Amino acid sequence: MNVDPCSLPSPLIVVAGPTGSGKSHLALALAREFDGEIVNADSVQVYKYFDIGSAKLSEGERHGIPHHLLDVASPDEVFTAGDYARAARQALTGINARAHLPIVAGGTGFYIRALLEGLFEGPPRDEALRTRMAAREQRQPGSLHRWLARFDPLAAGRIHAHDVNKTMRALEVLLRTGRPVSELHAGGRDALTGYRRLMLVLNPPREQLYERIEARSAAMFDRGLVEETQSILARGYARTCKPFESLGYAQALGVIEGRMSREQAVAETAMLTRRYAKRQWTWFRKERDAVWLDSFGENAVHPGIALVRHWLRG
RNA sequence: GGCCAGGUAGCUCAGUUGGUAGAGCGCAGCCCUGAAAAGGCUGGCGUCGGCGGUUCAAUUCCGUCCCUGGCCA
Repeated sequence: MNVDPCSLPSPLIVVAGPTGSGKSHLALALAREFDGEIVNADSVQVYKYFDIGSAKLSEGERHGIPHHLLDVASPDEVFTAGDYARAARQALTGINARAHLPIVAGGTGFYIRALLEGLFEGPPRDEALRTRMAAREQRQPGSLHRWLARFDPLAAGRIHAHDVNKTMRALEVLLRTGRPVSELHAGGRDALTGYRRLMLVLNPPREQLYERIEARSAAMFDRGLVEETQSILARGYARTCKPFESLGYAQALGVIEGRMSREQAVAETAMLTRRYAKRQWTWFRKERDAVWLDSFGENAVHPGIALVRHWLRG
């Protein structure tokens, strides 16, 4: 039996974990050790100009390691998980061609899943359609979910009536394809093939992570988060642009618009970041074959390298 | 020292004409198939400040003590 060497799965490393756990640090150390390239998996770092609040590594901090999927979206576009999966897979192909080790690093679990497990074959977002649906929901709260229940009771049963975002997506699929999402979901996902992967999840002690989040929130404002937000607005991007909804930026807008003091903004950012970290934990806990490292990325470098070395051989 | 107002969930406060109590926020857990740092769901026995008393029964009434704030000395 001959095995075509070209069809052997290529190694792929994933570094995940809650915000502030030191994913970038670990990923960078692994990249330097194993001749790797980093593929960002953070839903805010994909946006241009959103640097301070997303804790994006500066050019210098990247130490010459190639980083993919940073600054690939304009603030006024809605970058989706589907966009991410496509772009990231393309990056993976390039890295492979260079015979480097791809290291996917970031805290957006949904992006990582879209990349590795894939999404169902469905239509992309339809902004115009969504605007119309939102107007309808506004006029008659609950009407979208009732509508969905009529044409796709299965999906309606899985989506809570209050969850307008997911209800809208289900309807969008229904209207664009004429088929219920529940049916399309049954068709499976377009999982990534040709790779074997090792997923590392950083899991520092909660108390310590919370302390770090506290400090980081204050540090972001000290390092000019409000000014950065101001400068993005000055470029002509509306305050309604999607990335302005993210942690820190929403609060910076609050300061700019006089709705809250800087102290309130820092406190609120820290609180919401804490809750975000909890949701990330919840998400990653479900990644069944992930290897958990119970420390910050900075302290996980040696065990991480040892682990990856061992895994690459096996 | 005297008078007044308070001391109820981690915080801010409701409430019980006496039958051991709740709301917001926080906090915790969870869900997720193109907005995902989004969106959504679930969870509250806490010496009702301490100690006595009245009562079948007190967090609720009475006494006393402690603490906080204000006013007067």
